[in-house]
Amino acid sequence: MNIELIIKDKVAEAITSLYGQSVEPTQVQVQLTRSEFEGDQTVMVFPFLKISKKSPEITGAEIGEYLVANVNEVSGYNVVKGFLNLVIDNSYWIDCLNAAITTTTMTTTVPYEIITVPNDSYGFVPVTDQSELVMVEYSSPNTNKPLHLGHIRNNLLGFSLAEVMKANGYKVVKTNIVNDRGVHICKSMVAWQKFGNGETPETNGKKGDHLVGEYYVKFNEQYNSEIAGLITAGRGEVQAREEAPSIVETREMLLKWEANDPEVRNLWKMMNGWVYKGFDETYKKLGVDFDKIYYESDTYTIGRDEVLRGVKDGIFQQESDGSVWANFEKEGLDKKILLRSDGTSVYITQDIGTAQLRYRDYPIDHMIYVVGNEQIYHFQVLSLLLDKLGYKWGKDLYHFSYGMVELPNGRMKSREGTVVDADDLVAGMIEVARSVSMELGKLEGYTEEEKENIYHIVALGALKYFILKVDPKKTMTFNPEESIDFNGNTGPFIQYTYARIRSILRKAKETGIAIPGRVDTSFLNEKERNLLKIISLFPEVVKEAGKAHSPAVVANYVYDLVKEFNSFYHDFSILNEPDLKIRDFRLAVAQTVAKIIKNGFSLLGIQVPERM
RNA sequence: GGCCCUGUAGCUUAAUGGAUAGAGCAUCUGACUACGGAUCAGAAGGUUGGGGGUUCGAGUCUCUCCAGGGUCACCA
Repeated sequence: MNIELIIKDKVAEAITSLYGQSVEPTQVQVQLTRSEFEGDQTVMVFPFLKISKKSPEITGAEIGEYLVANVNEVSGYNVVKGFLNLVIDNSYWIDCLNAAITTTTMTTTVPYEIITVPNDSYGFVPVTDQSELVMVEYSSPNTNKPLHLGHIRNNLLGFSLAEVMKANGYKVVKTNIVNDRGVHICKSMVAWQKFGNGETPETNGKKGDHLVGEYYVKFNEQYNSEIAGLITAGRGEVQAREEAPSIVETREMLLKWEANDPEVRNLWKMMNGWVYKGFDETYKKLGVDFDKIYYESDTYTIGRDEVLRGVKDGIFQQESDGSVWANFEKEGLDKKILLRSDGTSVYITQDIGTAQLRYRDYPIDHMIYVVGNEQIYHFQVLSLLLDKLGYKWGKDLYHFSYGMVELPNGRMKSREGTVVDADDLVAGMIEVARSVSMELGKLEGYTEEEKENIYHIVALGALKYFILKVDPKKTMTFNPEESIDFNGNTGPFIQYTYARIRSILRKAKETGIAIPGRVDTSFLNEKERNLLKIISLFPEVVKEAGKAHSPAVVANYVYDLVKEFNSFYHDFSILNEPDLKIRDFRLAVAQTVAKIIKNGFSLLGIQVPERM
């Protein structure tokens, strides 16, 4: 049982026994004792002064006496101001370490020839038939341009969040809604027809999503020059935007598309096919995946039907021009358009259809949308819309919103060409990993394939860790150079620590030293004690990350652990330690730290290398 | 303008309402016949944007002002 819960329980018991008034264990505030004070766990006594009617010092001492006398795990106490610091018995910390490194099925009793039985699920709650199902939607790209840095934050957060929820005992379905239809797609199609000369990814070797993206850019160039021409010819800007031939053509194409025109549909299928192939490559490189993909082209009609049902039921209003609106002025929001006057769907319409289809496909208990914070308003509206349409889950949808990614020199702007392409970025990171590795010459003797694999692991580790360690809701600055720094609070630094520990363990094995699966010693110095405290925290950290929906909690924890371990590791010569009990204890600690790094990084979707 | 989010060291950032605001980068000082130095030990660097309030206690909650960003489309 977790030490914090034990203390809360027992403090409540102590107060009842000492002062005759009952207190809920949840009202007891417990935290880790700061390192400059003696003790391991600290209880706040301020809230109980009204009950005890005594000074903080006396109240703390009385509770402390009671705990030492009645709780096995508590071996001592001291009171500083209103803080009751409790000393936890070494046996508790040793038990924590054993829980992390062994399974209970261990049978051997020989202390120094034990085969390691790793507890790979340390900190993770198992998924059972009774587990609730969480659907996590993330990525959700448009098929008119390739993925960029913003999408990377989305994909990494979405994937990691799904892993964190799994570790918290939820069944998880990762899903992606591909915005494969609409005006923007038609723009690329129009441009390709006009300028393409029939080129395809097969004929020119370009990645499909990039090729389509180029035509989207070409469309905008053409469109803008047409607008400029019309303005020169004396039209107003608004009128020019409406009347430019390209946009007229695009609107016609969208109508044809919705009318299932075979020629338009074939073009659409072909170009989207290119894009999907390109996206798959990028997803694979990033190491993210999905259990179920929905396409807007399959869901928008369902959404439209739902909106029309809403009109029939009097929930929404249809204007004389045919457009349909929802009025949320009562809820403090604006009027929102649901269908255009020509009957076509807008963005939010398909979200209604997608939601309905998903709840039909899966017994969803919780729905999480990983979408940027510029769409907070959109999801408020969606929640209300679904609620009005009578879906009880409408109110419960959770919009996991995250901030934008900026560059050191400012925001990414497609107009200014400062967008960082996802594929270029990953390729660049791999290049840096390669050159740094070659300079250090640590990978000599490995095949080219092994080396490439390590460069990829390190490059992605750098990128992912840099992005995931930051609080998701904050706008973050991505510095490509700093992210791949191999020192400090970075992914590669943590990966390096893992590789070093694996190296120790390999060496131990080579020299015939068995790594203990279970330790039994009361020897603990301050550093070891600190490390064990951090190790014992991991399950709580995973739980907190699930509750806070934040991979950053895990990332920052792993870094703390690694920092503490490096200090420990540097001071002790583990394999040369003459006292076998101490040596084995330290080996067990090293092994456990490696395991937590591995488990923690798996929650972030980051791989750890055996060597680097 | 209405609503929402953010503001912490030169830079990137951490901190369930708790003790002296914690790291990394950069800067400076030390430690390499090294279980992997891609390391470690240490120094310096802060009025947590400003001001009021609640509280035994505020970076955190509240009000207000300032700065930055988002959003309020028959775009997605």
